[in-house]
Amino acid sequence: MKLSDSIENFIKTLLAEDSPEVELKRSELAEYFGCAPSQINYVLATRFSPDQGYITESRRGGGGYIRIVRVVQTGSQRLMYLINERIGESISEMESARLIQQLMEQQVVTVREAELMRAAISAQAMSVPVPDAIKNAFRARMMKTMLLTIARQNRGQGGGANV
Amino acid sequence: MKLSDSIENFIKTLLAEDSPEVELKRSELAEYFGCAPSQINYVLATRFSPDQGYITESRRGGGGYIRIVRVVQTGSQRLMYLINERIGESISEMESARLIQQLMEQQVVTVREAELMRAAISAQAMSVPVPDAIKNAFRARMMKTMLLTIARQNRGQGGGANV
DNA sequence: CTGGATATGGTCAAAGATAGTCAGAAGACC
DNA sequence: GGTCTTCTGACTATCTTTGACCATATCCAG
Repeated sequence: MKLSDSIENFIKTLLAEDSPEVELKRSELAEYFGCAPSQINYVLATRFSPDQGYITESRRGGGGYIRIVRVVQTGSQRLMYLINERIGESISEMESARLIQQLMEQQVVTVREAELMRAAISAQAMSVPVPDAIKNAFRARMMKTMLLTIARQNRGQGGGANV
Repeated sequence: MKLSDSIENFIKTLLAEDSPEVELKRSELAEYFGCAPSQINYVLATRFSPDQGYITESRRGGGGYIRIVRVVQTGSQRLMYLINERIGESISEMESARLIQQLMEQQVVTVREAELMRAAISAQAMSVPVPDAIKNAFRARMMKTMLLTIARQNRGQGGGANV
């Protein structure tokens, strides 16, 4: 089997047994698989992206780590639809706002949370001199990451949202 | 491997038990943790700065000491300070995360709101090929816009958080 | 008093420890 | 052979730890 697949499986096994999240050291994992450390980043980018329902965080320096959080269980159609189809690689402010409005109406997010999301992707927040195309790419990624975060929170508390 | 975290926890435990303030000796603490005394300054600078809601005082010479005090501030004061003075034109992910963490600890925002903001300014959300300097400019504007939204919400309803 | 000795804490730059990025090499698959 | 995926290595960015040198109190001998 290919290296990337092995690493992917290894991490997914950890995620299955332990909890919905694992923390590991890039350098150790790379050594374990006898590959370049950057290989790990490749695996994270291609197998554990938001599009696939994962959130990753990391820290450099002494005591650094990589944390991977699984958010969707295979089958959360609605969330994946939003993330992959509705949002995709690029989304405008208007379109984002409509989506956020819907989430609020469906009580997936509170009014305050909706306002916060709107603020984050607003033109005002993004009034930095870069092309609109780039801004829309930013919006898309931000929306996806925020959605996954909400979904992650909902899980576990049974807190009234059906993403 | 994470000496700084240990020292941070140690001090926070003291702060939790005793009072909103502790006094300690830099040299003793350093000896206790078997590290260089200047390590303590690093911890103070990165974990007990005004950003995190602490102020520190100290005195040199015989009978010298370091005192750490947890600051109490209303939510709106804090928000205004962050928006008008602290954030500025550019801010890193880690700095932002610390500010958000503090707002959560002071219950100015809920856990979900904090996670949402963290998600919005995370490296993953901003993994678009533009220079870091631009990303940090984005972060600053996004943070200010989001915090302003929170401030507005608080003013309107006085609800949910510590205004 | 006064000035040096002693006792602390502060600063900063450099070294150490991790992780990230990206261009191009190497493979795999039509 | 062409193209897409995988893999690597050199370079970069970020976080931590230390050590040499600096600053400021307190104490004490004279």
